[in-house]
Amino acid sequence: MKVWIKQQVEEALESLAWQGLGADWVVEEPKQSSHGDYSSNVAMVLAKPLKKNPREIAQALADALRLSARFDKVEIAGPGFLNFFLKAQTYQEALVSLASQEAFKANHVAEPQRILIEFVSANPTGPMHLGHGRNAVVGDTLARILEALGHQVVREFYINDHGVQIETLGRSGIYYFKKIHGMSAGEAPGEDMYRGEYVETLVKDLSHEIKNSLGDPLSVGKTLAKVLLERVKEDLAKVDIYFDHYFSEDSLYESSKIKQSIEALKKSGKTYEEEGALWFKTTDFGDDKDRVLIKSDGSYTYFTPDIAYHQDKFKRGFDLYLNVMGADHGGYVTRMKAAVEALGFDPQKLEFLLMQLVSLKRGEVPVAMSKRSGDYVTLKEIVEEVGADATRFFFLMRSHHTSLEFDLELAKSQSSENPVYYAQYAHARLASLLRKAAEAGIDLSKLAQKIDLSSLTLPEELDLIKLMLQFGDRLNLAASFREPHRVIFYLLELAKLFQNYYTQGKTDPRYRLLDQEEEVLLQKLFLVRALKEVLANLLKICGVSAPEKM
RNA sequence: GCCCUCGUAGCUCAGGGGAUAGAGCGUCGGAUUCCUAAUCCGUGUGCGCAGGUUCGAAUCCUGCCGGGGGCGCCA
Repeated sequence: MKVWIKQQVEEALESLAWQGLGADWVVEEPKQSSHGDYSSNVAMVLAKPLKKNPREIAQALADALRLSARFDKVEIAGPGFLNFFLKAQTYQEALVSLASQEAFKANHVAEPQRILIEFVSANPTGPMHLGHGRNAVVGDTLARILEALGHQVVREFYINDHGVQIETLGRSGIYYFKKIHGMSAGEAPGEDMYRGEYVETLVKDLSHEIKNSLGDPLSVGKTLAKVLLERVKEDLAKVDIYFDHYFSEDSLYESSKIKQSIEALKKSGKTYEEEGALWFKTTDFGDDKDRVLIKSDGSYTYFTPDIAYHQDKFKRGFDLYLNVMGADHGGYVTRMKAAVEALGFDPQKLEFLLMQLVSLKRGEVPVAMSKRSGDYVTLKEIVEEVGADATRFFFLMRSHHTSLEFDLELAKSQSSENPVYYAQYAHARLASLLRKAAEAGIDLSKLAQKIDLSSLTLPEELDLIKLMLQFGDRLNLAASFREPHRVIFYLLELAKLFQNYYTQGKTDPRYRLLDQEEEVLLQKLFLVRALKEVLANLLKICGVSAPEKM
């Protein structure tokens, strides 16, 4: 609709020979209904290049536009806003065409991109905690949004299965093995080991597999890590997250890709040796200080295999690379972009989403968590307590730029205070209406046809249609800002508008959806079905179920 | 000290150049003998501070204040 109005304005500009002024004007939905269904700032923006009073410009445009049969009126207001008031019929027709678009496939972008999104990438040294959960859900939902817009998305998980942390895991395992089997295990594990019950129980489960390699921490570590990774996958599956590709850090060593990328960096002239180490001159790319690639003891820093990994990514030729990671890794952004650029790729294609922290509370009571002591709440526990739907929904309720307080009490509560239930209930109610109608003998297949909707004239009905028409815009916005929470807010707006509309049926017969003459009934049901479709789509994109009944 | 992020109603948060800044919760008051009450309506002296850009700023720029994160030859 916005696009159509913009076209109309452009035609009007042409008819006045004012086209091609290039200025950046928009058509938008005003906050206030008295300012029209849509409005444009075109006259104000063009005032400067045309050297005319904005209200004069607006007047001329309005005169040219009033001819269209779809407008009820076009007004000039304030400093020169052009306010468009559409006829109800315009909305009725828009709803028919929206509903006929097979679940809104027409919103696909004109130029689909191939996008690689890397997220979670949790070390396979322990269970996933809350922070991983947020990362996983936001990353996956962003992927779903991009897919809904027609992009081709690959979800990738980078496994840190090589470094010291695997050896540390092995040492921790060996300690617990000895402890369990009454051997002298040495001192209690300190900060340089993985602790917590999960290690001990894991070792118990795997005693048989590791008992012959107690002298080889790395080997033990790999055995444990393999199982831990499987558990990570299981946890992710519980919130409906699946990766297309797991990329092993270890494979970079085996294929000597790390050496190759170091050679490529050397060639770029951005490296130098100092104090027995090889440095990468990231300060040439805006970093605070240069970074070490090869330590003086000959081993790599964690950064070096990551460079090789990103070189591999870029060689695979995607249009965009998204990396979702914790905000505590923010320092990594500049140096990774530097590496990509030095390797001859476009660093603008590499984007980072930095996730802020998650904390946990139960009503008003904060739940203490200390990662250091291994005493933290896992994603699995959360899902078991509040369910997959609430888990996903709650992780999506806040912009990832801000820290998130996850309220277990609220997530569990089956009331309208809980936004998950609120959104799902709206969908269930719509489903119930269709079910009731079918039970009453209404032939719902008639809704598949294009029908006349001239009875849908209540303001709330037109508002609902107007909001539904924003579907594509809202998704595009969420995608281009990389902000999945926008989908949740849109979903809640729609749910609220519907609940309001529905409840009015209790006092006003015009708002009854089922007690109507057959012809009107079908029109109301057409709206019901279309809205249900929209809500189901949005819930799907969030990875939350859309129940038919609650 | 430097870098990133956030600061909006009592609380939790939307809003990323437009007109009178919104929602949920909380408070207080009300509706519905109903197509599921897992519902709805009413109730609000708020954009951290100071400059700047603009016809127009919560939004963009600069500085300051305050919270969080980061500044290893750790990952």
